[in-house]
Amino acid sequence: MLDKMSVERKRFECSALPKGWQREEVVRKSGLSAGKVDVYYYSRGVRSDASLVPPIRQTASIFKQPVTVIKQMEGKVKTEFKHGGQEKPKQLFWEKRLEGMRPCDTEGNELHAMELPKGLKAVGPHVTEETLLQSVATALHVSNQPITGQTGSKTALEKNPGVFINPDQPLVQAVAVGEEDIKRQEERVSLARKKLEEALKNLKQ
Amino acid sequence: MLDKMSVERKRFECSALPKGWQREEVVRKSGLSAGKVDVYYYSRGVRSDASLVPPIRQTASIFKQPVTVIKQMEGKVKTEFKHGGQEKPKQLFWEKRLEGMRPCDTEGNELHAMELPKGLKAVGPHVTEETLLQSVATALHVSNQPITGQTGSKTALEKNPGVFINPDQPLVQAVAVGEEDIKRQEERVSLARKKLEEALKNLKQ
DNA sequence: CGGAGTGGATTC
DNA sequence: GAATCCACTCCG
Repeated sequence: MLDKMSVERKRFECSALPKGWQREEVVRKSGLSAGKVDVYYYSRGVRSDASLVPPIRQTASIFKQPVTVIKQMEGKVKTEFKHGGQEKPKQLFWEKRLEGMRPCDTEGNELHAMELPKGLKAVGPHVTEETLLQSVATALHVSNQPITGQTGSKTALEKNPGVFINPDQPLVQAVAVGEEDIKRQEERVSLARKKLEEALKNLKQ
Repeated sequence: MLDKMSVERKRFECSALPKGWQREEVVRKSGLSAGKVDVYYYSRGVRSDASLVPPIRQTASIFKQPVTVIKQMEGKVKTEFKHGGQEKPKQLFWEKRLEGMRPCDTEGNELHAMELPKGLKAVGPHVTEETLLQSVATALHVSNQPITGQTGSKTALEKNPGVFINPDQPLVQAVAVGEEDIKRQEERVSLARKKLEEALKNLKQ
């Protein structure tokens, strides 16, 4: 019997390609464009683990994610959420697999690292500032639940992180956002809007 | 709390649709395709009870269903299979809801009814030849388990069908397929192939 | 929701 | 017109 695969799909390393890359040629089997060839390029080790998708730039549609507003009693702080909604258990400290990854421009030049507000404290053994940043950024980018940080008691988390770390939340100590913080942020936004308004005026003149 | 659902799921009648149909738009919440919209169409009263899907013509992909080969001891007949794999319990004698349905061509003209081999006997009260045919045809079309027919003892089935009928199997008495039957079928196939071969020859001349 | 596979626009 | 790219559909 003819080996269909060898006729319609070929995948191989190719000297014209950077090392470790493969070229695949797939012949279209049906439709108006039957017989045409699609070419795909692969590099090794591309996982499709959505829990590990780092916050790379994507199309604008990614930003349509809705904001969830959670009302609560004045002065009381809600710290517990169910862990629902995930299919697979997450590995503890999976964020460490992001270590060493850096944003770069299209030329491959490293971009300046971001800095986190001083109030954010890392949780867990050997969790560096870098991991903290990657962990928070990924959570904000990927999660579809409210981001609270680690809400377990500090002593419990230090004593036995393997038990008390919540892998759905970033490796940051829970941050209490008060009325003050909200006001300050609102002021920042309205300041930024005024600046933008002026910039637009100057542009039109 | 903001009603997340009202933001991410909308379901409504739509003037461009035939009457009674609804369009639902669901925004993907996470993953690489977050923000993309899936659109679903619903008409009233369409149950999603897969056990009731009659064998209407569908795309060719339906025929990709695998053949299950069950090895067994020579001369012994395997008659018991687990009822596994179904999500919801099936109604007893649900096949009767297919009564009165007839195949027709695209113009709506009724097609000639099929005839079943004489060896097939109906099981259950008031199960007609018609229901027998629809039951067997639907089972062959839809089931992902081996089709055995009703394997309970004949007296038990007659005395108390409500208890002993297996709703995963068509309303036909278990049929034993022997070596003879297989040989006869193989002969039919090879005869049909020869006829096809000759027809092709005549066509080319 | 991801991935395979195709249609169709774009580019040279 | 071929090569390439991107958007989209369909299905599991």
